[in-house]
Parts: sequence; C-alpha cells; structure tokens
Amino acid sequence: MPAPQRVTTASLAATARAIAERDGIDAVTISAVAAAAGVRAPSLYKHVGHRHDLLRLIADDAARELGDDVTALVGSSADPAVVLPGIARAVRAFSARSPRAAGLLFSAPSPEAGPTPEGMAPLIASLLEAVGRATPGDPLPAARTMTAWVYGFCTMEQAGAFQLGGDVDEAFEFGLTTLVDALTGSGGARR
Amino acid sequence: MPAPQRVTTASLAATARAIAERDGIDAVTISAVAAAAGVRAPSLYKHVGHRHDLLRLIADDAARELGDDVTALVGSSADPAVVLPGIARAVRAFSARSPRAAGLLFSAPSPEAGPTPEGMAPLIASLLEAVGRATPGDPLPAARTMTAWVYGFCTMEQAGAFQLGGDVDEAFEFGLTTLVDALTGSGGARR
DNA sequence: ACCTGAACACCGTTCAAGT
DNA sequence: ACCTGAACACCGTTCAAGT
Repeated sequence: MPAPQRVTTASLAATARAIAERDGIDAVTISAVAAAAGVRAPSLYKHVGHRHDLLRLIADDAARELGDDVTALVGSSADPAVVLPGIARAVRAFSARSPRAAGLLFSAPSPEAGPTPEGMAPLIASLLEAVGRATPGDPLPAARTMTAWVYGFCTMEQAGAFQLGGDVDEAFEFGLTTLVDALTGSGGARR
Repeated sequence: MPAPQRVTTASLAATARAIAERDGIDAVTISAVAAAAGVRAPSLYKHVGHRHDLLRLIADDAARELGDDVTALVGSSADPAVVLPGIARAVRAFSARSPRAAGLLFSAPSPEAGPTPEGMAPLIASLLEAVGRATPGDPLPAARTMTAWVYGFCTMEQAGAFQLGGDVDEAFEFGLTTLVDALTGSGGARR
C-alpha cells in the first residue's frame, strides 16, 4: 500500500517562505523546511532537485502575488499618472511586508534560486502595459528605467543602505515624481 | 619563537574577492579562503570573527576601489552634466568587471556582510558632492534617486534580468539622460 | 604570537530498504 | 508511491596543544 502524500509543492512554498521571512534566506535549509513540514529531510527530494529550488518556489510565489497586485492596478485606471505611481508604491509595499521574498524576486543569489520566466511573465506584461500607455515611443527603455529605480530603491531600503538619515519616504516620492514626470513628459512643476 | 604571520587582512580581502568573482559568493567559505591563502581553516579566526566578515572585507575593498574612481571623476570637472553621467558609467563599468563585489556593496545578504560606514564614506561624500552641484535643493533625495537607479540597473543587468531583447546600452543611456536632465533641470530636448 | 589537529554540531545529498 | 535511516562529504567554529 503506497504511503499517502504528506506534503505538496504548494505547501512547501508556503512553509519555505514563512521560514525565509522569519529567519532569513540562509535559514531556508532542506532540514529546516522538512522539519517544519513534518517530514524527514530526504523526502523533500521528491519535490525539489536541490536546495535552491526551495528559494525558487519562494521567488515564484512572490512573483505571482506581486503580479496580481500590479495587474489589478493596471486594470483599475487608464491614467498613467495614477497607475505608474500606484505600481511603484505597490512594489515598495510588497518589499516592506515580504523583504526576503522580494529580494529573491529581483536579485537571487543564483540563477536557479530566481523566479522562472513563466512566473515573472504576468508581472512584466502588466508593467509594460502601464509604461506603454505613458510614453509615445518604445516602452522598453522607459520600463527598464522605472523598474531599475524601483527595484534599486526597495532593495537598498531593505538592506539598510540609506544610512545618512533624512526622510526615506520623501526620497521615494521625490524619485517617483521625477521619473513619472520625465517619462510622461508632463513637465509638471517640481514641488 | 613566535610563528611568522603568513596572512594579512589585506591579503585575505584580495584572496576572498578573487574567489567571489571566480566562483560566486557562496564559494567564499572559511575553508576555501584558508586553502587559497595556504593556511588551515582555524587560522582565519585570528583575522575574522565569522564567515560574513570575509564578505565584509570584499565589500569594503570594492567600496574603496569604486570610491577612488568616483572621487577622481568629481575632481576632474565642475560641470554636473559631465560628472553625473561619468559617475553612472563608472559604476556600470565597475559592476561589469566585479559583479559579485558590486552586489555586496549595495545589497549584502546580511548586515554583517555589507560594507562598513567608514568604508563607504569617501564614495558617498563624492557622490553627494557631485549631486549637490547639480541641484539647488537638498541633495540627499536626488542622490538617492540617482544611486537607486544606477544600482538597480547594474544589478539587474548582471543578474540577466533584461531578457526581453532590445539594446541594453541604449536603455542605460536613456535612463541616464532622463534622470540627469530632470535632476539638473536642464530640460534638454529628449532625443 | 600565530598556526595546527582534533573534535562537535550541522547541512546537502544519495540510496537501499521499508510500508 | 512515498517515506525513512544510514551513510558520505562537507562546512563553521572552538579549543587545547604545538612551535
């Protein structure tokens, strides 16, 4: 009589992500996830090929969650001056509530630990859609500029790289206004 | 008779950084660095408190090197429209030739693995100096916007995150022009 | 003063054996 | 079909002992 399955890939993702957020990426070990799932370490190799696959499960879970947020925003308004800031703030909010998963999303410690292209596709599609509405020309360089800034800002903020004091919220809004004004060509007066 | 010192902290930094660039951050283990330095693992604890200190040595070495580049640029011209693009391109060049060290500089896997405030000070001072010349107001938010974008772009480029084709060099120059124009208020015509 | 071997707890991974 | 114990190679870290 076959043994009943005690763990699913989806439950593994949730378990691994919880450990990552509580104790850090380094704590996402085969042993720790197995123990949290109520199973012995070797059993995990029925679901993942190696430890970095656990991180990839977390990354893809994060990509799906953030992709849902962004897609909803893009569907909620047609005005780029509303949608672009909304997306940037959604990314930052996600990064604040799931910093470890967000880190894996954009800068995984290895290619195998990063999200799959399929997992990222909905997020990227919504992003390009939003930027395409804002700029008349090729949306790709504009989207890359926006993405690089948001990603860089959130990563540095979570890594504690902003150590010179000052108001980090203000710096975020300043950068956001600067970029959105420039990309939409609104030339709105700098506050 | 005391044993002669066979390893210095400076030589440790160089050894660790070489391993990081060749085999990745995960390969920077106490054992591997000790072996490369021609010494047994326990000896390293005369120089570092724990493994993450090895990463910190790499990060501070990178901060010093990039700081030298940027400081030289800031001293070479007074025109922000020359210096700011120069800095951005210098960061990108550094990230291209030392991607692992550059990663530690801005988003270390733990606070202990990141650069020390003292190590970052010259780089940050030169950066603020350059941005301060360009904008009339508080240079801090402007510097953070610039830094976040450059860092984000270089990290994503090195991580292979720009997978949608297109010209990555062009995207870099587009973002650079957009930001420098906005920050210097030059309002130069978009090409 | 610096280096070493030995030891400990841990981890990733494989595999034959259980049910 | 899924899970397990046992085993292997490895790693970080400590410490008493060497020179």
